[in-house]
Amino acid sequence: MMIVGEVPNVTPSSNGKPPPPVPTLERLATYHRFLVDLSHAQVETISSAEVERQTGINAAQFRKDLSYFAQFGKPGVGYNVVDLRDRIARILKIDQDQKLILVGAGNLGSALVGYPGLKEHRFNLVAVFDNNYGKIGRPLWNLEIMDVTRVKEVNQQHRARIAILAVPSVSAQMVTDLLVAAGIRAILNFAPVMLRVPDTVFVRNVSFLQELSVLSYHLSADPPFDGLSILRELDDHGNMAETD
Amino acid sequence: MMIVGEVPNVTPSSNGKPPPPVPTLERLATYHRFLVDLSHAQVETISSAEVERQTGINAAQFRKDLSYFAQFGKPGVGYNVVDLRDRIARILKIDQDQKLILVGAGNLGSALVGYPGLKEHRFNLVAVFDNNYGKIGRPLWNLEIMDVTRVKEVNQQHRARIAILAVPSVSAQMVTDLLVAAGIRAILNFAPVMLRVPDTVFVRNVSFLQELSVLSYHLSADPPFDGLSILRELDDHGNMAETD
DNA sequence: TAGATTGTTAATCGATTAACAATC
DNA sequence: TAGATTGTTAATCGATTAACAATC
Repeated sequence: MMIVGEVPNVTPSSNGKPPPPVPTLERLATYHRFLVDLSHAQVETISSAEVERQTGINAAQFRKDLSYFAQFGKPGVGYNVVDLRDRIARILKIDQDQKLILVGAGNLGSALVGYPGLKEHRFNLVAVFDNNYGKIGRPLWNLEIMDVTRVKEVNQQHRARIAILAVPSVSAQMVTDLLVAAGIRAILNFAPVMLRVPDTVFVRNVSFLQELSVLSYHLSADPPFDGLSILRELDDHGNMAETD
Repeated sequence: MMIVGEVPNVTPSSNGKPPPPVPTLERLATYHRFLVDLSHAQVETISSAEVERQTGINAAQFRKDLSYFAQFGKPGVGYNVVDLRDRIARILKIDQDQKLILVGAGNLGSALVGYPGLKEHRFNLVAVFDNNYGKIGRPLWNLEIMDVTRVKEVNQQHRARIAILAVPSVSAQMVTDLLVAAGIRAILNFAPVMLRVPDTVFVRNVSFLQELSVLSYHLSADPPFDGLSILRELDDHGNMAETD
């Protein structure tokens, strides 16, 4: 029991609530997509149990994830699909246009920003940079590729806060420093290196090759039958356990 | 002390060791890349403490990750860089060519498989599929785009076990079923939907838009101070309740 | 040898899931 | 109202980190 006036040992964030875990934020994006689909299907209300049935995400998990932000549902009824969809969009700030810049106009970068889903989700590419003089001045989609050393200057107009970093590993840190100086606060990093950034800058790493390596490992994850596996199905009273 | 014949309550995998957690496998790919760099720099030996200093990954974490597989280091000395690099490559099966197929020859798919890092890491694209008759028969890189309904037939030659899935969400499950029937055992899924697959098939999801949404959330993760947060720490005996 | 560093066990931390009183 | 389902607390699970005996 906490004594009044005692300092709690769990440091609250400044709004008095613990910050949501990152896995919660990832799932929030999943819920949003799911709710968009439901709303298109004219579904009005959904319960956490039904979310579990349709997405595989545990019902308690779903409720707990939402509880980091507010109370969204009605006991005995469930959640209003359109309302929840829109409130999650507001939490993630995907209810408004978000400006993006791209650094690295190679194969990967060009394709990523050519993905039509971006515009559909209100992510708006406002500038593209590279350090290759062969590319600078050329068009990419409807934009002109600019010299990456000008990113600070150019972003003073746009004030984009999110950057997609699709440059080779060797230049990733150098470019990151330019991005930070240019006021970028969130970086989606496709280079397979750990970026050093100030605490105020948030980085998500996406490594294509890492993903493939993890998949590759699993290709022989089922070892040859050793003749003993039946024993593993016994519980600790020696009885047959549920096999699934 | 375990009694002989007693079944342990932690189910071992068939080789008697617990299977490595997925985060361990992800880090293994990171270690491999790091070790490749070290070996190019002619570094012969490295300690877990030095790994921590250079990558930010906790030294105990590094040692524990490796311990799922074997003993790689020498107490008092550290790890041989080249040896460890090669043994991790063998664990991840990235020491050998791995055949890949791609389904979905759109912007994203084409770019992904055009990424030169793939070949460098011995991932070898052997066939490309789409369901769009406008694309079937056309070339993508050095391959001809084939009808996705022929994937089983075609893969009987190649015997690829890994597929990259870059199709729209609506067709993702249908294509997945074809892939499973074609003997695919690992899928890198770029469609933002949960795929239903048998237990024997391993899926990794990469969602570009989810990553951007998580970044978007963090753009105002530091909320204004409301001057009341300390009050919310009072207990539940009629004293200050949570205000929201 | 003395010092350094591993491999592994135990402690900690944090996230997931179950349980249930509150309530629509 | 009775039944359903939430929001939240407590229990469980699993991953990370610290600690240290073993050992090069």
